[in-house]
Amino acid sequence: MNYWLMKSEPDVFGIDHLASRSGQTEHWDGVRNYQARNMLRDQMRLGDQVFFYHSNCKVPGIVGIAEIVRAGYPDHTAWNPDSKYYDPKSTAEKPIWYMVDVRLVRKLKRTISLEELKQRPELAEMPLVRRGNRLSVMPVSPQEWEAILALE
DNA sequence: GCCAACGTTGGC
DNA sequence: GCCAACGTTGGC
Repeated sequence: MNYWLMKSEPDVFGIDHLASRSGQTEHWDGVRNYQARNMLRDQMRLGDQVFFYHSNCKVPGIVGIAEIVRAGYPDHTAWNPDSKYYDPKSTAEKPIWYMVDVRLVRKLKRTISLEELKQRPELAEMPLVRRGNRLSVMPVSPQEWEAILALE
């Protein structure tokens, strides 16, 4: 099993949106970065665990845990001209972009803030805390996963 | 709202 | 293939 961290803006799609979805499950669409795409498409497996991270908000940080319930498949929002994620270069025959389905496992008891994560020496290698990082999907090592959960 | 950092685009 | 211009991300 792998561990991941996925960023989302709470104003757009936050942990409470996921919680209110049918089956507390939703597709993770709109990833339009090749490095992140490769992870969605090639590496995420059923049952992988995900930290749900809120970005671009008052207190950025990890707010919950989700689980991959469907491995990578083509992101159909790329084919919809009305979608803000529309990409005419992607077709059903040759999809460029991929998504996964995630189900909420639980919300954390509290937000583990980015500020707090930055203070932990054992988390210093995470792309998340490194300057200028913009990856919206990133791997988390088992050690980092445990260290973060211990902060809760 | 600002702006640094980064990825992508496109002219050459 | 280089690289300047541009758009986006996301912390602050």
